Amino acid sequence: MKPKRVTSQDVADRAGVSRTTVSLVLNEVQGIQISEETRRRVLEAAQFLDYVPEAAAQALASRRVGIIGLILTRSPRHIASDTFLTQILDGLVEVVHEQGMRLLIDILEAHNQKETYLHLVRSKRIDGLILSGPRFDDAALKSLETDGFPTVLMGSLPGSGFYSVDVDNFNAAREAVNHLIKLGHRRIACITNAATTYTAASERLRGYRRALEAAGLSYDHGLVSQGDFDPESGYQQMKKMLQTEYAYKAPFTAAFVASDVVAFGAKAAIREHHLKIPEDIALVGFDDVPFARYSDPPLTTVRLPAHDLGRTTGNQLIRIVMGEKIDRPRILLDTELIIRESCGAQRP
Amino acid sequence: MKPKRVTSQDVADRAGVSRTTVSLVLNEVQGIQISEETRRRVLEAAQFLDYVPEAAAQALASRRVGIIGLILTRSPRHIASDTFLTQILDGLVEVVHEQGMRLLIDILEAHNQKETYLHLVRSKRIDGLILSGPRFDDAALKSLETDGFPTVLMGSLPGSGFYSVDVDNFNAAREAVNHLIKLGHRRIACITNAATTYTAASERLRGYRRALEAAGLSYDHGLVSQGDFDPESGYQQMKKMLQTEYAYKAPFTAAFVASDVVAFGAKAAIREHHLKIPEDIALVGFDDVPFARYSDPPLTTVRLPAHDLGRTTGNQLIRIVMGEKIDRPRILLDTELIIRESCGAQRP
DNA sequence: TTGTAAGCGTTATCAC
DNA sequence: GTGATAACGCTTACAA
Repeated sequence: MKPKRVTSQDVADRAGVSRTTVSLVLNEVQGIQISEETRRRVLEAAQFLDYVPEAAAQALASRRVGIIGLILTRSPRHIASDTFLTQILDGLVEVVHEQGMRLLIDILEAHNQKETYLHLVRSKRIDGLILSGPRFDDAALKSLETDGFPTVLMGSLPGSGFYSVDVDNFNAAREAVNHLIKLGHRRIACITNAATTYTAASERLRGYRRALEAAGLSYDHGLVSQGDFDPESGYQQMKKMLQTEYAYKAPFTAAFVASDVVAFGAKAAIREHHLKIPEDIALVGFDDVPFARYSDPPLTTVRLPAHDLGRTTGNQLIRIVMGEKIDRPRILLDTELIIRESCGAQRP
Repeated sequence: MKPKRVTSQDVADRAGVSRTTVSLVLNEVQGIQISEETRRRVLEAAQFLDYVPEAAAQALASRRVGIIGLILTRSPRHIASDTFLTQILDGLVEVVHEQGMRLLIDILEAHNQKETYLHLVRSKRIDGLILSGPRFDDAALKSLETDGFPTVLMGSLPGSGFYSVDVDNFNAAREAVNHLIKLGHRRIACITNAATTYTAASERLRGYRRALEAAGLSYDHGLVSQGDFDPESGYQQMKKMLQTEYAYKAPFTAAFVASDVVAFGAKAAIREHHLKIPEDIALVGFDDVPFARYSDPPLTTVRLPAHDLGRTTGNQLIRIVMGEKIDRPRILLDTELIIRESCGAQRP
């Protein structure tokens, strides 16, 4: 009834060789000479029998499972980052496949601490680990570092000694704000994408400040407020700034919102105040989410290299797993300023 | 130097029992009696040594790997569905964790046919499989069916005998259009979310027709056009209908766009024609993407139970893997009509 | 160049 | 109740 599993022994028998030879041929082991004739016979037998090695046995014997793990921190507020998950996964799976490996994905939940990523490591379920998101359990992280387990951070964790790949949030924000300055704006509001405990948020804010500084513009606390991932936060913060700063002090003529999604909410507030974009307020976002270019007016924003982020992170990890020498332990990926119509033209 | 791996033998030694006993205790094997004293000693030893069983060895011996696979079809046009991937994953990982299992994710690329999901199955890397997306290689599918490999489709593949979990697109669309009809609309345009070769698209269109039918309204070909996942397609199709139907025949007073993202483009076209939503044209979308409620005006739409889709699919698969009896082989999940402001009030 | 044999760390089958 | 002992299917020194 149950068709018995085809093993390497079956292939060996059919090819008239030993299992060793089968293994050597199929794994294309280097530095060993096998006659063309033997190789051909093995390959033929394997193909004929439709032989597929069993992963578990392979893993047990070779001490490598051919799987890398991607750990996501789960936070309902992280809606913004959702937008890129598919693209990131896509890039990641691409490089993983290039190496004949697979991707295991896991989501870390707050109430699920016992099932941490450490278990994946200890049970040898994965050869390497990609940690995405800024917050991790310290003890577990430390143990990873001590063990020297192949790990790459997607994002940044200042002060840690981990390999990491991140987007250059600082320069991206600086460039975006610079764009506004070059257009003639002098008072530029800023809404962050999230609390500045998130490194991405603090880096973007730093870029905003640096751009102002470089242009000799003063930094005004009243012009800066904190978004929180979703449109609602953008709406509230912009409304507040319009009611206070805009109405009673010198009005700002531009705003840098460090997240398209948050910017979408800010826009609603601007609309509500009967102000026009870009005539009254120029707006620049961050992320370049899919609908950014279809909003009214099309949103000038910073494009994130999501796909590349996946590829680069995966590549880096695989090289570490392979024991290769890593030249750049921390990589920052470039972004691109996408100029559309929400900033209008040069101001008088 | 290298701290030797802790094996079950170490635990057995420390507890003064055999490996067999360790295995029995740790796996909580039923139908066997083990003295409380022994159990306690084993547990204590395991905890003391920080013992974690090696997955590969476990898999090899027990014939179960504790991993289920999720296969995504990759299509750049599938931007719309991206929106839900995180939520789906979230639900899926939740149930998978509840069973102490893990999730392996893979993306099927057109040019990567040799690395199909069949390999995952043949190499016994996964215990069960979730196939998401409508298009799969026939031969491979057939072989899955013949082998009786635990498989659940996320979505529908009419005519196949697979277990499946899907959203009730037909009734959702029907309800949405019904809402417009109850508001007094008689001429209602429709833009599909994609080509009707996609089952979701054809089901939604079917719902639209049925609602019309039930209300005694005639189906007008000129009022129906085909979207293609992105805002641009919505923009083009709506523009076309406004130029032809709207201008030269009886204008339609409402539109059902079977995708929020496509609806976003349609809105731009309506705006361009100096028409107002909802005064001139009432609009209802589909999906309830995050920004739907922050658009201007907030979009009435159909909410998809993404998280639940993940949970239900995962649950179904795990039950199959466990060998349980499945009561409902094909599950349709309910949706919810979210009424906001893009449809206005009852018409005269 | 190819074969022999010893693991890899569990689980499962029987005796005791 | 508990413990030897044999799979599980593959890789890899080492031997021939």
